[in-house]
Amino acid sequence: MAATIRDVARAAGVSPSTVSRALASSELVNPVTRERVQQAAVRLGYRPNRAARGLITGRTGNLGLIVPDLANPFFPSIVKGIQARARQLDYAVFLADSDEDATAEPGLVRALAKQVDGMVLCSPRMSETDLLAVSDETTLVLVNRRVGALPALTLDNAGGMRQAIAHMQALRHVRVAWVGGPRDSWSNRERRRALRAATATAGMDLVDIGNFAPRYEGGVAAADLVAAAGVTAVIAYNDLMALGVLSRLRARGIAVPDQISVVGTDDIPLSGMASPALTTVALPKEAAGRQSVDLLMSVLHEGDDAAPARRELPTQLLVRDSTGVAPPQP
Amino acid sequence: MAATIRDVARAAGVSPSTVSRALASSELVNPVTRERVQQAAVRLGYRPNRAARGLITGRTGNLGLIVPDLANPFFPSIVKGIQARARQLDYAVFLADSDEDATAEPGLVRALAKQVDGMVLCSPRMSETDLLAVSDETTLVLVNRRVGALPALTLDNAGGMRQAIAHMQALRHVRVAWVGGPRDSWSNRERRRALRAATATAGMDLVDIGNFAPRYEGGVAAADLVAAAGVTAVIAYNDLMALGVLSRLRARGIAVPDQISVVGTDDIPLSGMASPALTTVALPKEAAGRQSVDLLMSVLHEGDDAAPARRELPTQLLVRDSTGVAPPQP
DNA sequence: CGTCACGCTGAAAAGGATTGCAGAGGCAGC
DNA sequence: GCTGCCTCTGCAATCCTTTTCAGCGTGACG
Repeated sequence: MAATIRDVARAAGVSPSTVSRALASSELVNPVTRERVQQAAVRLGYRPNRAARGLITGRTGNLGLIVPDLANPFFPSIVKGIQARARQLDYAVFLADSDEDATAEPGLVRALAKQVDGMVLCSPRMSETDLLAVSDETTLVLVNRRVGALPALTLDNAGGMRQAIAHMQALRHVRVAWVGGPRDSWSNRERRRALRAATATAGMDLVDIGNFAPRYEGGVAAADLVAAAGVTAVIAYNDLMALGVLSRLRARGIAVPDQISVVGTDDIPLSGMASPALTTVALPKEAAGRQSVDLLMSVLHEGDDAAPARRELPTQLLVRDSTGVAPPQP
Repeated sequence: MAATIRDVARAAGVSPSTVSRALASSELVNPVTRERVQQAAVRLGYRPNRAARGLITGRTGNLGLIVPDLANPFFPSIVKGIQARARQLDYAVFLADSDEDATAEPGLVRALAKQVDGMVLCSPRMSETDLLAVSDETTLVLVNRRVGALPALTLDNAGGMRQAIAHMQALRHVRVAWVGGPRDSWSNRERRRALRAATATAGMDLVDIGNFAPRYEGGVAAADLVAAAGVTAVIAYNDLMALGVLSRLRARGIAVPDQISVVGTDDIPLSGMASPALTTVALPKEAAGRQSVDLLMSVLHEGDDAAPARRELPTQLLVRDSTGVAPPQP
């Protein structure tokens, strides 16, 4: 059906090898011939079969991407960034959504491994063991997680939490609740740890409400526990949960931020639209996507003899309307 | 590096052909041999190279997916559905986000065409000409659009609009505004047309506010025009826009639904979280994703001699808190 | 005049898998 | 014992592209 390199060769009156060289624009071919070949190629609408090329070059021109849940607005932003950068570099992107099922992820990696030059794993829930096991099936780059010596692009979770706590302290909050996300999530542990340290330094109390699903419903479920915890402020693992908390507190007639201040993490698009608009630790999501691709490329080109590829992006507290001065304590 | 069919053949003491047959579980191979081959395959962790297979079978086991904007929560839901169904069928999914750039889409299709068995185009903004032009590069299925005789999975836009208007009528609204999305969007035209017909039948006035970006900001921009249009209700092209309208009306102190009722379309996850919770025409997004894959498969298997593959999914008005009885008119 | 270098092109192999065809061996029937 | 059939397996071709290697013709130089 579609034109192959042979068709072009025939049309241009040369051999397939010459076509290949002419289109790779290597200087090994006579300019006149090259011109003729190129014209024949466009005339026939020839596009090289990347699979066949990959077979011999070993490079597919594809990359894989695994996210736990595309319905969480955090991920589409990252995917967009990855997608955009990959397109610039003429890479195509395989996307897989594991639906928050950690046990499915190794299978997804393996299924894609042969068809890609490398993969970006976004906050995989996979165990470290599984992760290291699949890491030699293909080149991996981790986003928002750090395991062993694997290349990783992280976000400054700790810095974000410190900013949030500094903000709380400035607003004279003393007792703060933490609404955790999935227990086995790396960034969840990271944020919790940073929060522990920051509150201790600031002489504040941190009340750990527990772990909840990283979704709106999880926040709703946590809200009543927050209300009962005797805190004047709450920090949630992510914005979806913070919005859930917000909604439930409102439903119960608890004023935000007058009675309780709420802080999220991620800065998903909805956060600014909520009322009150959510104060949140903004993560550079699209940038993270783009840079994870760049990181992957650098690992791919340098080989594995280079230093462990790591990059960390800064985070920034975005103060909006859901935080305010702590109410006077009884 | 990774095991090839030759390695398995050597390990099992047979020829590559036999390995191929044994793993395809064709009945042409001796059960004893098959067992031996299969064991060797798992022992070596053999996974066939799909690219190489595709080269000879002509089927890649991949499918392509193009969406205009992953940041619009409407699309991740569809992608999830497609993704899930594709995985069940052992297909891998290429994802491309055109970033609302219609002129980029033909290029994306062509870039992917050789690597996939077929593609799902989600509400492409591409012109009909371009669409028909690329339609013979690979098998296409359109989602939420209908062009020529191309296979298409649509949602009952008209039915949804009729339900919305019936709802408005029951609430004694007489004058309704329409906040349109992209002018060149098929579903936008479709909804507008249905709305025209339905309001005419119901003896209601329809005020066309104009076309806006299908995003939150678009709704914000439209809201003041809505407020000035002397209507008691407004229907927006999608939920994001409806939420933008909601937010701006609230900011201006216009009560929803007491003074103006607001209806969206899509039923994105946020809609239920807004306050007031948004009344909306719910579209079966994940189902649409799944069924678009099924449709693609049926086209792929039946060849193109069959009847034009079409399917339409029902929509359902979801009444929540943003609609109410029309205020008494002065 | 022979040799060499050089610039360009083509033949052929390689990459991994599938599949039509043929052959090998076993067994039954005559 | 020979023939024929049947079951299973291997050979070889094929898909499309890249890349190595060799060859061809020409001009220069010894």
